[in-house]
Amino acid sequence: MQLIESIQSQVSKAVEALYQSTVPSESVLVNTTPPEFAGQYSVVVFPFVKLAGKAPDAVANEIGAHLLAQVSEINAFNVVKGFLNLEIDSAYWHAFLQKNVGNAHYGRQPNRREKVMVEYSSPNTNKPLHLGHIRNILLGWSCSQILEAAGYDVVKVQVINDRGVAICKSMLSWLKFGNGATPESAGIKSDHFVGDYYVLFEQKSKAEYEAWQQTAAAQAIFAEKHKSGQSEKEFFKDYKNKWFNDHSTLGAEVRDMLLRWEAHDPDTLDLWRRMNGWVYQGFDQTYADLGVTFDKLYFESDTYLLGKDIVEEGLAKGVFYRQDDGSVWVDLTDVGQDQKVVLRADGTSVYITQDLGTARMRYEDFGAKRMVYVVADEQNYHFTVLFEVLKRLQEPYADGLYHLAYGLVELPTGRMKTREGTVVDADDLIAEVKRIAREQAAERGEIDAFTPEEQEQMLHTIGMGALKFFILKVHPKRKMIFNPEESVDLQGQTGPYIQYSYVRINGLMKRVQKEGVDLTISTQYSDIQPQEHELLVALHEFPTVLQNAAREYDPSLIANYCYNLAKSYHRFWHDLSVFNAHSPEAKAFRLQLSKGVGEVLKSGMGLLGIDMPERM
RNA sequence: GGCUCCGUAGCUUAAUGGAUAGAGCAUCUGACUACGGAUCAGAAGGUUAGAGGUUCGAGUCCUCUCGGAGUCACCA
Repeated sequence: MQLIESIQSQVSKAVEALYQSTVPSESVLVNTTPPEFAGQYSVVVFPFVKLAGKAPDAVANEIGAHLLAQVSEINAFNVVKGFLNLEIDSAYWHAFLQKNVGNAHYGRQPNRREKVMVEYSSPNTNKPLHLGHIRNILLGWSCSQILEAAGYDVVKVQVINDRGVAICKSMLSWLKFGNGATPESAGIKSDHFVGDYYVLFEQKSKAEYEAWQQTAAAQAIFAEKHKSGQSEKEFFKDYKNKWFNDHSTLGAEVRDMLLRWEAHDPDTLDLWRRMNGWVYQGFDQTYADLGVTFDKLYFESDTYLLGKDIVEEGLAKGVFYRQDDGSVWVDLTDVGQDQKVVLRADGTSVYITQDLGTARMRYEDFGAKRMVYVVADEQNYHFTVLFEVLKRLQEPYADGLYHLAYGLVELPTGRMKTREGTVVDADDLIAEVKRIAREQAAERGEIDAFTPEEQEQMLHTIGMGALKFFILKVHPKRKMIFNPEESVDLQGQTGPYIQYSYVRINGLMKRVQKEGVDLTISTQYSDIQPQEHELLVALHEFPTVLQNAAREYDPSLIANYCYNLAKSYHRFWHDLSVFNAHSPEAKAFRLQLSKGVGEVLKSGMGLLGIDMPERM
């Protein structure tokens, strides 16, 4: 993108020479020219109009003349309504292709010897992964890839919430109702097996609660405590947690199990390891299907007691204060937040205590001064507080913390709810997109030429391409409406649309190889068509898009870029002949251009975790 | 109620303060005896929730109103 920089710098010099005013070159706005005008890049000259004291068109013409004289790559310019459109010499584009086609690192930044940690996924171990996790996982993976391409050393970590009441519910349920069954004996994927016992627990608990509501004791509580006008049903809905803690037999058993776990009771720990082992086995399968990996796992069972030393430090530094009952607090009212507990009166940790401790531990483990937490936006408040506290504690990494908050995934019918059975299971969804891919490939009759292994591979690539692109094309912050039918569309603005453009290019390249076409004569081709310019400008822009995506932590920028590039390519393909081009030079040029497009598409989609098929 | 985020075509969405708000789906109409039709072209569909303001220029920034979501636990 040195061309853009030299344009900016020359505009700055022109303004200085012509109007005796200083304009920093990086503030000069250079846009791509819309297709209806001649030229590839446009300079916005409105900001200089006042400095010049002339009409916009006059300013544009003066600056244009200066650029034409000073920037050798500029061939011609025109002025439309105060916009200065620049036409770039074909020699520049030939050199650009010559230099970058075939360069696998095109667009990527050199290593900057700086670590970034990206935390994503963070599942609980009591049930299988669902659609919400998929968005989290895809964002986390893609961000990691983007940051790596931007030159960082990325450490991908996962925090596994492997302890607490939830997993105890699954454990207790299995003990009481499982009769020693295993995922193998039941023939169920092992994380689903554990999840089924969690659901069973909730069912049993609900039945117990409903029976209890009929007892004299329950009726007495209702009579005594209900608010005026509150129905029995409403009252008991609100009372559920209290009941579970004070009256439920199952509740008492679960708490008892959690206490035994904390006391390191061997039988309990054995059961816990066994059931978590089943869950991890299932998770591994889902992660493999999604094509993601982690460099380091942190288990909550190892970290849940951390952070108390930091609380002591914070007390000494005056960042925290202790109340009469012994609990420790931080006062954030001066930054518009509340007062928050960081340690209970009995000296035990709360959520944020753990996160303080884990943050420091991870810094000590890897020395990353930047950490990205991929967590749903319902936890915005928690991270605001966490980051503010770490800043006040003057932790060395405090300025590099970023919460990549993404909107919840909702169905057209509303939010997913476990108890209403509307949760979209991750494995089911993956199977479904592959099924649709098979169905559509079969309709075209194109699947028969492949071996079963090739079919499996290809349908996985296409199905996952559709699913991943569908999720990643939306800006992370945006709440996403997930329509299962549209998510498996393979036409239009989709992953397979982009994959198809790659397959077309791949077909060309095979023929190039077979026929031994010489691509080096393309420098004689000077009559570059609009469809070709569109592709050149897009390829030229890739490094900037990548940098922006890394800076914004935003994979959707890459997704939309890839879509636009593929769209331009399909149009190019339709309008112009490649192999039957009117001259050998045009043919060589178009093949080289196609090759470059294919490489950038593969590279860009790779940043989203999407593979490109050779055929489809 | 406080804080945060969001509101763009029937639906899903794009647009570092810059040209006539750009796509896809759905609807309608077309296009291969040429490199793969999972493609391409066209039609129709918009007061960017509303009202003010800043600016040469606002979907974008500021203020207010309306509508929606999240959060405001000694749960994680």
